Amino acid sequence: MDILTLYNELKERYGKPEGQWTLWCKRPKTKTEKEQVIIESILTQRANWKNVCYAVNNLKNAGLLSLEKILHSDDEKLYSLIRPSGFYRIKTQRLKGLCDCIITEYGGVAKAEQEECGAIREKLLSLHGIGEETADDILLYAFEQPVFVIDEYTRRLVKRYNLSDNFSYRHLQEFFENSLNKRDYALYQDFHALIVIDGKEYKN
DNA sequence: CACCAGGCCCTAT
DNA sequence: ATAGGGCATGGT
Repeated sequence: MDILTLYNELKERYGKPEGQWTLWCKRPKTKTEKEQVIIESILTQRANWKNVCYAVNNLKNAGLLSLEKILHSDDEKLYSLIRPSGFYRIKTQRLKGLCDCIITEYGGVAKAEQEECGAIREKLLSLHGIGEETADDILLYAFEQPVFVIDEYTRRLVKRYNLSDNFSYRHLQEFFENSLNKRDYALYQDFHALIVIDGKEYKN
């Protein structure tokens, strides 16, 4: 099964990714939208998307859906707002660490996204609570870099179609990137979204 | 009521 | 190297 053919079949079946994906797959994004995606990339870790929406709406209603605002908010305040997304204490620390990195070290999203992709990735991975999937979510959906995101749904899809017998993150990422146009970040965004949508659907 | 959701880190083998 | 437990909530 050719990877591009697989993409086209998913695209044929599900069309343009909607719901939670309309923002993540929107192109181009404003600064505010990019910041929301970054915040959501942490909140969505091991969480149901509906719960993430509650947390995001709480932040929005409190006027804190911004990296700068979060960085300067009290922990207790953030605890109460993001509680619905689960793991709220640890996620508050992760969010603040990430905001601190982007605001303090890079001087904001606009500056950060101009850095060399591999260098930012290493930087993100060095932060506590940011692993490969979250780092790549940020690179692909907020910084619009052509980095293919691998997650549990991607692994299940690979297994289902017998595309590979090596399930390490690095191997699968290279596998997808080498099978697709390396400049086409828009394709990467839509493809990952479709894999997740299909994964939820497929799971009888 | 039990099990699950787009992770990640730490610890003990 | 790798399995297992902790982090916590709301949905189904």
